[in-house]
Amino acid sequence: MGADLSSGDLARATGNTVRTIRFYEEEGLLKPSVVSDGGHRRYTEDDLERLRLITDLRELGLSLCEIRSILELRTGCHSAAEFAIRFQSVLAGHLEQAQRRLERLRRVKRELLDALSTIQERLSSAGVEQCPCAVAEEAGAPRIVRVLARQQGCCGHHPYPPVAAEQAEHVRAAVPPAVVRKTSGT
Amino acid sequence: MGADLSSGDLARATGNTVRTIRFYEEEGLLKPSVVSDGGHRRYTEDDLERLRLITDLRELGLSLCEIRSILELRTGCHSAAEFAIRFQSVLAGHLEQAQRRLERLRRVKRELLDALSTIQERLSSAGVEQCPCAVAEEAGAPRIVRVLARQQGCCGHHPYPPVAAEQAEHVRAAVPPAVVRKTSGT
DNA sequence: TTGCTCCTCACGTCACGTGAGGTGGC
DNA sequence: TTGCTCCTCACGTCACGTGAGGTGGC
Repeated sequence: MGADLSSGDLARATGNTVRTIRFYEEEGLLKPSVVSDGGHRRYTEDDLERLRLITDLRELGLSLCEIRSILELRTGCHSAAEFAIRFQSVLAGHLEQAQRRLERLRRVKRELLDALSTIQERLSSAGVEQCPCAVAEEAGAPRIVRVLARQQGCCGHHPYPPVAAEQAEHVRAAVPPAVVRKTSGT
Repeated sequence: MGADLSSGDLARATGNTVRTIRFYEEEGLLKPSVVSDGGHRRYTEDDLERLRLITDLRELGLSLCEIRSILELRTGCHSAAEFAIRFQSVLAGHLEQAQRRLERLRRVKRELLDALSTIQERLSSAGVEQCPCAVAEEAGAPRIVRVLARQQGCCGHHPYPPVAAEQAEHVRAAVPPAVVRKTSGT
């Protein structure tokens, strides 16, 4: 297999930096197949595939140490069965962790979507001139809206003066179109 | 509102450490509502909700700097409309990023599931005594299996001796039951 | 009063980022 | 030959972890 990929090629193909690739090399995760006399590294397609795997496992939340132990799963295995069993016991744990992360991400994403549509609806209805606190006080306001909108010593104590209807109209016109729709796909 | 929660309470409720909470305080993200003469911090339910939000946004991949700017979205806003517009423009970007992360996580999770079921099927069929390389050579082997199973200078060059059928049977019996099924839900 | 929790430094760590200053290779 | 990429130090950064040694509070 030809080792015709540079570290820059690997970086571009995986969304990493050259520095990251060098760091993975220092950590013993990825070794160039060839190093020229001038010190330039050359990689094969297999090396690229290995880096892609490392990158994906990082995205999954694994530490470089955990990734290293996965990459070294095979060493010391004398049969396909032994390898298969090791593979299973290690990967199953990480899969459960991935599942929890996925659920949490989905929950947060849903909350943000709800918050965006609440806010968007708020903009197209009355009461635009009110203090931001008003948004938090509404029934069913998503958590993030509540946390962000309320502020100590505001509203009731030191209310901001309502803006002119003119200004409110200007501000309403500046709303970007259907942000919520755009990102509502799962 | 009673400030009757300790930093330990917040830590337990959110899965953070006390150190992390103190760090967020240093960074200006979360302030205790009350500090006793002895220096012990007390938090309200609102503080807890704020910390939960911070924790979720961290999970979403935002830096503390980005989270700070979200938490400070309201300051300087003079109306509900102004707040709503700021909220939208900032959150929409992060939502798109969350979407990309979700898609990637789903893809990696799917690959791991495929790999596990491939490996499991492999164990319950023939050829258990083969070299681990054999698993990688099969058509349709998932990428992670290919990357992990192949090894330089093995198989064909320096094949491991096949294990005895007896040992293979022992190893086959040790397979944990239906790992793949357990995690196959979305 | 005992023990658990909390406190304050302060140094360590993980996974890179960011220059400075120099060289390789199509 | 020019310019882009790559190289090697080496210090910086982000988000905490981890003790050491001491005190608060039900």
